[in-house]
Amino acid sequence: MRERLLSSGDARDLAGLFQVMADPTRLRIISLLAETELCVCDIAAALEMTPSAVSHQLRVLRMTQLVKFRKEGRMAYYSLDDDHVLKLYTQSLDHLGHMPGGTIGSVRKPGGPDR
Amino acid sequence: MRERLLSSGDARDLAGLFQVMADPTRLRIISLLAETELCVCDIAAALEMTPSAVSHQLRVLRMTQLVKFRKEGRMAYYSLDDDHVLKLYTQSLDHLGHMPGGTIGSVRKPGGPDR
DNA sequence: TTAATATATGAACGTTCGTTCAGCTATTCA
DNA sequence: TGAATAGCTGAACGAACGTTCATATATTAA
Repeated sequence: MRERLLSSGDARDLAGLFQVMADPTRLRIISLLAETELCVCDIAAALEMTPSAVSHQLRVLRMTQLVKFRKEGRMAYYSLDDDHVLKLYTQSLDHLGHMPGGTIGSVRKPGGPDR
Repeated sequence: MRERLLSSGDARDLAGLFQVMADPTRLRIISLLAETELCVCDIAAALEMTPSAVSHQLRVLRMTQLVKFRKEGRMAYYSLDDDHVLKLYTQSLDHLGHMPGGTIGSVRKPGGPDR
């Protein structure tokens, strides 16, 4: 147990990482890019969203170095930047799987830990 | 690579988990509880925050089953609920360590991946 | 019972966030 | 050149979030 109280700065940085992951659209994009490299229009089509909305989210993922991209003609192909992202993503999926009935963010069973 | 496009529901649930982790105060609380069980007032003192503010955040962590607590007299002792939380936390710390200069959420080096 | 302590809770304020909409740049094809 | 395509960006609106403040509950001590 080597952990100690996080400094305010480190806590802010770490919160920034989780904040980027804390959006359904961005998580679905990551789930797509976990399989293969994709262009914006394919992602937009898969998510049934406008290319604009997807592009905004890709910008966030790009700025925080969770995804990288390469340009080929007028297309931009996106992929995960490194496998830390993938690890964090798959680990969180495991966590969700261990939650009884998927209790996070949705309706919880009565008589739970609160109240 | 067994991952596929996340459903809207799963993405929402997963985003909920990350959202809970995406707050500096809650992360600092987790960093404290990674060491030992603590009461609200000790956490408040360690973070130099009001017990009220801490209690609000503990409620969020409690509702999402990231921490558990036991009551002893008028004190409430909190601890991490299971080690999935700790794993996710330590893994994210690793990720931050691998970022050049802690680029997430803070000032980034010029000429980076954006723009 | 009264006072003090430890924690929990509800309302509200200011801030942050994700989407939509409109407009922009860059590239390709005729 | 002009039109069409792929993607990017800024403004703005509504929703969600974290803190503060005041108050409420529960436990202990006098």
